[in-house]
Amino acid sequence: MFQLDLTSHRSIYQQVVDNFKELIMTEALPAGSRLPSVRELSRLLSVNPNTVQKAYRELERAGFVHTASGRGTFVSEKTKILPDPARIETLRQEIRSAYSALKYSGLSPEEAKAIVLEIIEEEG
Amino acid sequence: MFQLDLTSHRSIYQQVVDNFKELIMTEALPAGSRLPSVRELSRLLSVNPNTVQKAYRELERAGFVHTASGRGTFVSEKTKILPDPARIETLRQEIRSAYSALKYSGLSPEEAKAIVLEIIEEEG
Amino acid sequence: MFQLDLTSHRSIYQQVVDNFKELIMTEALPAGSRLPSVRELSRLLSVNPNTVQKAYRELERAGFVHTASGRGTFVSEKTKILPDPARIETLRQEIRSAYSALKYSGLSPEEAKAIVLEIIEEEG
Amino acid sequence: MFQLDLTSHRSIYQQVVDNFKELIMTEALPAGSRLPSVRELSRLLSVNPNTVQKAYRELERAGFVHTASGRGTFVSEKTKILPDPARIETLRQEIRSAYSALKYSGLSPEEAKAIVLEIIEEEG
DNA sequence: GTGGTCTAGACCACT
DNA sequence: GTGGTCTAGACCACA
Repeated sequence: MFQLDLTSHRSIYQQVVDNFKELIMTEALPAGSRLPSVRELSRLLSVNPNTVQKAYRELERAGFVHTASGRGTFVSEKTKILPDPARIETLRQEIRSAYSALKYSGLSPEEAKAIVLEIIEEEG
Repeated sequence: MFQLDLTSHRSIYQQVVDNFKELIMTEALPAGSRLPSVRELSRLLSVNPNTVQKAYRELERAGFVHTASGRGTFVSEKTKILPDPARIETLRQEIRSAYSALKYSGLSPEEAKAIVLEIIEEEG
Repeated sequence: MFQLDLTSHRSIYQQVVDNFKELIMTEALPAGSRLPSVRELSRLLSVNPNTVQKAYRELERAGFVHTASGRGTFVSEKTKILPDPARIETLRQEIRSAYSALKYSGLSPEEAKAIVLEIIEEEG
Repeated sequence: MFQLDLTSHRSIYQQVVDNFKELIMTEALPAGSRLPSVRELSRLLSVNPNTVQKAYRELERAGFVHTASGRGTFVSEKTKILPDPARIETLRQEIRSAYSALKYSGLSPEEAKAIVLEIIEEEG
């Protein structure tokens, strides 16, 4: 499915969340398709089922999937997501803050800009 | 001196570090000038002295300042400042993550891009 | 602080969430005030710290509180909450569905209405 | 017959139960009429036969239908239908919880009330 | 001290 | 089988 980087400082459940977001946004996992069960994925990744469940719960909160006890976890239709101004403002500030920190981490302003533009390119 | 955002999930010591980096890079604090003492700053910001201490250690480690026992902490010459790859990678991932979230907050990819580009414009 | 109903079918963490929502909405816990620490509350209620933390996480997600590692969990300003149309539509359908079920659970339509109106009265 | 919402967190068997209760109370299914067989309905709804079976058992327990082995499941006379206090309490709490959430979605109390009253109007 | 993450393993309702 | 909840207890970074 995907690989975890156990040496990373990013938490395991966050890596699982991000990997699935990527798979869903690229439609490698199309709407309606079923994610591996909590137990199945926990075996595949050799992590605790609770960790996988935490990731799935976060994905549901973010509107990427919906879960049904006894049936499984499924990719949601994209159409359900509507803009939430408060959430967007929070994200805007996070980016602004990180970008500001980047510019003053020993990089030239041009290098800082380049990093952000690169992210935009990659992510599309 | 500067403001902390106590509601942010960025740690306080990291905010202190980033603020000083910015002040030093912009030469608002020129080379050779003295930083507030740990006690003084901890009072000003209403945070634990340990937190300020940790920030100063990090600034010294990164080459922004040097401390002289009993006299204080001083801004180093610019030449010593080198980028910290780990810190930059962390910031890159924060931006990537927030940008990704932005695209899945109901915004079109174009709107998401526009928000980021706007930030770059404002911040310079 | 408040009592749990261990005989209830509502999960413990959900009860904790609802109790705090009530305390915050009535301003018994004003904006900026600190919630008990995870460990403290878990001792008070005789439940596992993880259960309390799950509740606190949910409260943060809903915008009622903000947490800061090493400092605590604090009641957020109300002003941060903006309407999210998708969320509201979901809730509207939940109520519609439950109300419909109520009307066909052996109650007269008048009794069903009375129950809902009573909830509105209680909750204000 | 009726539609299921597979993305809902309400369990499937409960949705089947509620739909039949509605059909029976409104006499869309008059007393004496025959419900689809378990197999037939499970095919129609694309759900597990066990799930339909459980719903039918619940309907019988609540007095809405009676089963005659080998012949099928039939709608009972209305007089047998009694309210189920536990089910009603569950629904009451669902409504209370959703209503409470509504008030903390950025709506004014008046707007929240208006939404609920509108549902009551529509549903009668 | 604080919250955050994780493991190990249990029990439950639902499919 | 599925997801959901909970306990017990560990380790971490941060204040």
